Amino acid sequence: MTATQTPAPEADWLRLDRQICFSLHAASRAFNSVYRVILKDLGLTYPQYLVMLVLWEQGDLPVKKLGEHLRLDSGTLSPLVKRLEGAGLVRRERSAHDERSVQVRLTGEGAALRERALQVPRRIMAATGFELTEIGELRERLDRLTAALDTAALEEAPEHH
Amino acid sequence: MTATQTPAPEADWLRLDRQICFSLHAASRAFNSVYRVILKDLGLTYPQYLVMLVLWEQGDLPVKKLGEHLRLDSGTLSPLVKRLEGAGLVRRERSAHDERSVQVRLTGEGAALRERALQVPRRIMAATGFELTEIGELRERLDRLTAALDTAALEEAPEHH
DNA sequence: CACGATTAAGTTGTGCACAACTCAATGGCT
DNA sequence: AGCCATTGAGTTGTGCACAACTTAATCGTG
Repeated sequence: MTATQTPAPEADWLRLDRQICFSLHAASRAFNSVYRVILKDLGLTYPQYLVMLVLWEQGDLPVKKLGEHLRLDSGTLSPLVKRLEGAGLVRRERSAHDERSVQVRLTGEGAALRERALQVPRRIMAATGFELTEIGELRERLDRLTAALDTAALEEAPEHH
Repeated sequence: MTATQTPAPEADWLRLDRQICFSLHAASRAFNSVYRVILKDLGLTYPQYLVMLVLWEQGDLPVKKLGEHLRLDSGTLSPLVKRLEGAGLVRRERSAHDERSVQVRLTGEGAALRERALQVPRRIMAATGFELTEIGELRERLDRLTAALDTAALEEAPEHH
């Protein structure tokens, strides 16, 4: 192309980029898809399951805290939590001492669902066919990637604080 | 952790599941977010960029083939390609010898955009801070994961053709 | 106390993913 | 040829992600 000799160095990078983009994108969707099937029994979507996992682990939380745990903003969480409320799994109550804040509380039904959810991880593990250690390594890499991307995102968008 | 006595084995699995789910989910979104910023210059979304990468690499393709490369169905691709057409990057033409099929063709503008896209991968690499080899390893694991999940998905949904 | 800035939640609008569906073109089979 | 199953694209409806915005409560500082 434009280069002197070099066959097409930048073009190779594009090709590589396609492969990386695609791998992560596809893995995310494949994971999502397996969860979708398994979670259908519980009547939950994958993001709803994530919210429930946090609530089961941390107890009742305001929407803000939920968002911090999941890195999601109110634009995503508000309608999602509303659907969970519609399903009878949580209630939403404005906090007494701060009327801006809304507490998300597990209902009895929501808490009980945890028992049925206990079987989910085993089924997912079986679906991946991965060993525990391998999953751990993958997770470590992904977390490092996310951390790196997060700092990079801040630098790209020059709105410093 | 869950040694000989195993205090609450299933609950630990739930906790682990939350970590894995979350890692992949978060990594995918973080990646998406960095691409969003970088691709804004090109006027492309992340999935639109994936489509363009395939077209630049493979040349004009029918929607069906595009979908096979990207594992996306017409429900996702039809409106996406229509938006690319609206942006003047591709044209859609019904195939002459099979009126069902629609060829997606790069316009001059669409082909030209590739030149500007050549800088994207370098910026992404810089954002991740990963070495090439490390990215390769990550990609290998993700692809294996996706493959395992895909077969598992078929077994879960017992619709054997 | 007052007033401007900040904060939490929610709303609106756009785009993606996917299931379930429609519709027209094609191909196979008798 | 005639009929029907299959195929490719598109549509509809639901839910998620996120940017940009609104609204109301709270906080900080003079």
